[in-house]
Amino acid sequence: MTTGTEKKPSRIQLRNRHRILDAALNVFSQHGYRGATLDLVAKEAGISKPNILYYFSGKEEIHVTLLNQLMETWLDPLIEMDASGDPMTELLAYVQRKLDMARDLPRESRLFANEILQGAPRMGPHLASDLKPLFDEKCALIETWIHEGKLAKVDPRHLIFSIWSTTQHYADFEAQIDVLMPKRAKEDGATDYLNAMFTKLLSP
Amino acid sequence: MTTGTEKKPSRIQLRNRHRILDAALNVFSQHGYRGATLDLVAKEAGISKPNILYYFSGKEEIHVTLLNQLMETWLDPLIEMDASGDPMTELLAYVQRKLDMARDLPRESRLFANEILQGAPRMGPHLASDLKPLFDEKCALIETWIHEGKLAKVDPRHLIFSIWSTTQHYADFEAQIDVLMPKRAKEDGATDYLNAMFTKLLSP
DNA sequence: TAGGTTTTTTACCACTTGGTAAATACACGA
DNA sequence: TCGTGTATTTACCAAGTGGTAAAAAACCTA
Repeated sequence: MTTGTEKKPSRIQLRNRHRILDAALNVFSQHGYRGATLDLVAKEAGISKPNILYYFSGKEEIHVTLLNQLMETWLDPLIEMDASGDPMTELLAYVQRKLDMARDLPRESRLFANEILQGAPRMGPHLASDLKPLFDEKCALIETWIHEGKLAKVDPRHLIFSIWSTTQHYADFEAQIDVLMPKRAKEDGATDYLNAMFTKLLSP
Repeated sequence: MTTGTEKKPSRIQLRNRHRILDAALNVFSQHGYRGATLDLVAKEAGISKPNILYYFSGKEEIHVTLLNQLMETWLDPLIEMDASGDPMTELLAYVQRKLDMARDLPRESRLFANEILQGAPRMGPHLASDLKPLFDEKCALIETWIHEGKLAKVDPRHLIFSIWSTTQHYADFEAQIDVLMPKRAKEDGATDYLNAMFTKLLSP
């Protein structure tokens, strides 16, 4: 028995929902939930406000939809960290994936940052139900690697925090970095620096 | 010739301005500029909205006042990093000061994060005029230390970014950390971890 | 191309928001 | 305790906010 209540959406629906979510991502990631307005989303999407409310039941639903989509994308790089691989390689690859995400999906990173900054009012449950188990699992994995002498002794939890913070920083604090650093040095410099940093840190 | 245009503020003025700014810090740091409302500030401060506008000319002025105060506090730890001290000691002490600030002034950290996340619309000039020169000066200092063989070869700019991101993370992403980690392990664990991390990274 | 269906627009509405004017209450030195 | 400047409240407003109802337009298939 499939969940056949909804018929498949038309091409127009697909296109417009996509446009709206893309515009909403811009607005929500820049202003946070409270600071975002449907009028701003409407203008950015090139779709009238009532028309937006034809596709989504309200501001909240748009935000929640974005957050749900984000959660998958967000967990993915950590999920891929494989227990059967070489520990150092796996961890450095994880850092690289996170850094790639900060470069390719800065709006998503800021949307997440905004939500957490505001106390995770809408994503708290998701964090507890989805992220927490994954986090614990990967912490245990790293712990194992350490016990096997494959990695230096570090607290896996703080290790992961430092990976998150250093990589996401390039997306979330881009406005500050742009002031302090010529654009060119940004991209490559970060990769080399973080690679060296975590290699040193994790070498047993 | 002193700037004698303003007479010294009364006790009531001092007290109320302080109350308002404290409440505003709560509200702005949680919701960002657009998401914050004077009504929220008023309720939190226990002062009516028109009365708040008796002390400040408007929402913008309150926010700017907070940002200006913040800038001093924010630059301070970096200013204190002394060229005449031992490089490793100085840098680790800097990390510690930043970590202390994340613990003691999480609202300020979030206010700053919010402003940068939104593209630094109000603090951009401040960053360029105040932070940038200080940043360049300290980068040069670290460069010197490296050339003297006192520190490992790292890009000073990315080093500072990684210090900022790892320390501020504990304030800005507190909501996430609270989900992932029992409160107890948070405080001490971070200090030990970051100390070990930057010691390894910077040892020549 | 006629018909119903989907999509979009127009015209609203109640509530919130930043801000103001003026009247009122308060503090405090002479 | 009186008067004067200070502080606070009351009563507003215009603009912006999330959201709705219903008509109009565009779309699509028979």
